Amino acid sequence: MASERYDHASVEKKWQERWAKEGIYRAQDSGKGKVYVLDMFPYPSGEGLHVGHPKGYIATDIYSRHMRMRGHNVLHPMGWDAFGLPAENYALQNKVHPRVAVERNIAYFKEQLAHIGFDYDWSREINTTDPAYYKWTQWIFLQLFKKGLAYMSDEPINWCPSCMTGLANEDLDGTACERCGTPVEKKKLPQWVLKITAYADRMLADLDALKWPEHIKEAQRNWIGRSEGLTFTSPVKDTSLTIDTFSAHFEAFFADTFVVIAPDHPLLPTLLEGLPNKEKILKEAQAMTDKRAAQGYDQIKEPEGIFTGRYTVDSVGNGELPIWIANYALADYGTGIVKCSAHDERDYAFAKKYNIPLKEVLEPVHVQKTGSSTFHEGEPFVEHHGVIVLLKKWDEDKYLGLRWKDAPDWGTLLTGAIEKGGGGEETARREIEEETGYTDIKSVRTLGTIHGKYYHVPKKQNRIGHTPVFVIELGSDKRVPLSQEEESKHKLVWLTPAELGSFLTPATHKYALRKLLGTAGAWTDFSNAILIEPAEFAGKVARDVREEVADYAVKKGFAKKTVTYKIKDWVFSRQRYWGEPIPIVHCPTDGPVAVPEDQLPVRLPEVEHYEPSGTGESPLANIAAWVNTTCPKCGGPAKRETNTMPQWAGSSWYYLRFMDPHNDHTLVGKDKDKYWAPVDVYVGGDHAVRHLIYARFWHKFLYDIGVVSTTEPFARLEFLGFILAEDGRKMSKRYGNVINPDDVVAQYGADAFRIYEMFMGPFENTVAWSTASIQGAARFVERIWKLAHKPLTEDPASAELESVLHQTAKKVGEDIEAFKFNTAVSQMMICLNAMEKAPALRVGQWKAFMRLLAPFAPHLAEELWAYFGEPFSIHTAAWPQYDPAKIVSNTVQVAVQVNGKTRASIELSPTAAEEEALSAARKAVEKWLTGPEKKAVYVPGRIVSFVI
RNA sequence: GCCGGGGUGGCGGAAUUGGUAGACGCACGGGACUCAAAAUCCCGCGAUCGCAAGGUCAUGAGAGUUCGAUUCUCUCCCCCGGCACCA
Repeated sequence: MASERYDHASVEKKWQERWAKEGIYRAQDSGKGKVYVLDMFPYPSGEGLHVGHPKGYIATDIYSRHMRMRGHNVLHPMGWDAFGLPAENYALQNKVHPRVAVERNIAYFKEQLAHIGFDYDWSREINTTDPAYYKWTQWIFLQLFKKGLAYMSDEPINWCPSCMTGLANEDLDGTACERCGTPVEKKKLPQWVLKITAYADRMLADLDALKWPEHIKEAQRNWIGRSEGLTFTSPVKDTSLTIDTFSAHFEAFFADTFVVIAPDHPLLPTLLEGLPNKEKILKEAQAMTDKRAAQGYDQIKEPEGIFTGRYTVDSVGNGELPIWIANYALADYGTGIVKCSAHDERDYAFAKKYNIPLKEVLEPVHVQKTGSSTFHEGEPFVEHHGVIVLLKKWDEDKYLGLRWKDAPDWGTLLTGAIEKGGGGEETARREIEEETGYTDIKSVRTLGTIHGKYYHVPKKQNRIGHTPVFVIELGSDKRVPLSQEEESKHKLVWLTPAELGSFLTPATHKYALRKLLGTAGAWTDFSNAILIEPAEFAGKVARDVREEVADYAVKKGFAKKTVTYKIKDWVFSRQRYWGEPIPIVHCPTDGPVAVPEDQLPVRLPEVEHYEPSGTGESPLANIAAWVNTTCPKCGGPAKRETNTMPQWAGSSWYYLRFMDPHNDHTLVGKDKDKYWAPVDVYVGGDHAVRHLIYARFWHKFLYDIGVVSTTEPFARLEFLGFILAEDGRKMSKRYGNVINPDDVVAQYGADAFRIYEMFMGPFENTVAWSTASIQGAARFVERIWKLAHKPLTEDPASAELESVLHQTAKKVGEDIEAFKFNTAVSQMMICLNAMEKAPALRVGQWKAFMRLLAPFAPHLAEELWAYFGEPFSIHTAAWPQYDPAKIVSNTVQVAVQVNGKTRASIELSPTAAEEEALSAARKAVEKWLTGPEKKAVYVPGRIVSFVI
């Protein structure tokens, strides 16, 4: 055994066989301290594993081994997610039956996994394509059907012409099929749809308590896309119809001047009924829909519209509003019809293009964010009333600017404070005469009121200014002389609007100019806007009175409070062969009828051709013997549902089956669920939305019907970063840059491979594979092997080495629990360095180190454990306890700073008294203490800081 | 555009949550062993000035708080991820 080098191949084989034979990783269904550790189970593709796949499995392996050593009853299972398109496509390409292909692929995957030395409990292995498994997938579908949560729909669905199947919204990448990149089409097909929207609120609310990465929770919140608002109902003039419009920015509803409807809205033909040009409009609307589908919603830049000829009588009292068809309106969001106003960018642009009149009910509040007048955060605001004057020169398109003499970079318009009881126009006229001397006023008009938040430098206060804007034109240069004081304050300059644009400093003045030029656009910032209608809320910030406005609208009978979601019900039918048959029979008299539960599973029949038909019919439709059946209700002739379930069905509940994989009576026994649920740690990448949202949906449903006892399936989720190929690209057969773990294990050994993958960087980071860097892990393994064969001692331990070991025991344990494997490995390397350098190494210290190493390098640790005469197996041995007292050493290096700069380092006891520390520190930095000492800070064990 | 996460040597990355920035590893340079190479071991390794002792500058940029900032606050720039004419 005491060979020179570590012969990893034979050591690994030996222990892998022994572990399997003795079944040391088998989970018991009872006992204290259960821990359920789960990987996202793989899709057994024909290409086998590359080195990126096992990263998550190594992490759960280390975590579960560590928990087992801490005395927990650990469940760490593995299985296969083998239904779905990739398996079917692979089978089609290689001219084998998908079942055969899947079996072959699983065997290869399993062999590859075995080489890495995982602690899976293979007695619980499951496979989603096994009839004994999919029986329960079908059973769940039947329960959904019985509760009305699985229903048939005729709504057009996303159809991928390349994959020849319908897809759910979640299966899209923008407007293309996520799998093959082909743009999807809208296709009308009768579909099974699952009512995931019924669970949207609960899925949203329960996210908060989950120990999941923030970006995944956020992705789910975005996907659910909950939006609260009001729905207004108004009659359509000259018809018996009413329309509903949804608005989330309803505070400004008195500004609504027109209505838009989506070009593909189902109500459109009815709406146009009786109009002479109905057909023409419908044709144009269809063209708009087609154009939008061709280029994708996100490519629409230019608003386009068609007037329908209809008007709605606004329930709020805004009069008769014209109804337009607009290319930016979406039929499947909200009600598909929107009331529009000047306070929305798209609506504004649309109205401008088609000369639809607009009305404003929000006055902008400009917040000064640059320069010396930037408002001071947290300080109160003082109300200030004034005027802004755009003074137009006689005979010329130039306006008056003021350049301030005591602030040369400060350019403004003419302004003035409104004195008590004074009016705006009166103030404006007075200011013109006082500040400029001009007296010949030809005309006065107003551009409305604007508001500003800024810091008033002379008075040293935050202000919120309320200022009507006047445009005043002079008739001539008639002037009275200015006072000395006014003359000295600022210089008058006449500027063209373009010049004024760069001349003006305050945000409010710039906006006044844009108002004058008509380039101000829509004001859409409701948090910085003063409402002027309804009168009850005049003068209030729109966002601040949102709830009150909603209550007001409801009370007045204008609207109902409603909630809409971006998430759509889950399109659940696939027109492909390789999936779970949907357990439904279609009867001409009874409609869709559930297959009785005792007839489950509905087995996937053998077919000669399982190629997709492309007609929207599943390949199963051609098997008359299978399709034709009798109705379970009336006994008459009926046909089986021929669509299959999507790939995501089997994976939406598999974690439950691992708890009780062989149960024939129920999908999971109540006692088993009670004991094992929930999954304590779930590890995987990708699938931020789809799998994780589908599984949460099904789980909540199963909770509601009493099958499971928890409301969430995965208490904690650790998201892994991928491993890229050495060239920085994705690892793919296409690029020829795939690295097979078998080769790595053969060359460096499984343990070096495992350690390297964990040491590459933080678990959640995506890092490129480096053949050079794996050498470091291999050297680490070799050095441990070497040190094990050096003489050990029974002598008393050196305090220093003892401290490092206890630190290592603490850090490795804590880091494993926190999924910080990279720093755990680093600490073991520090420990090995210390052991190599130590004058003597005790047997007990070495054995403790072996146990810390065991989760990372299970083969090496097991071999050396046996070498030191310990009983099989190290993986069931107890995790080393650390002694906090031993971690603290007698002396520490304390830095000494003078005026914030580190000047020396002194050795002190971590508990040294302040006086002692200060005098030692003073001595060490004597030459820097060149002035009287103003202050001295002492943080025991860390730092001494002097200020002179 | 909105939201989430980031920006530290040649590279992957540490930093006890405000206390000596660069742990650990890779790469690189020098040395030992060797006939030689590999492997192994020892030393060095942010920039800059200096023979050295030592100094100065450095965690995307700029400000602020503090005795002290990679860490906290604000503004800006850049990268990654999610959502997106979503009313």
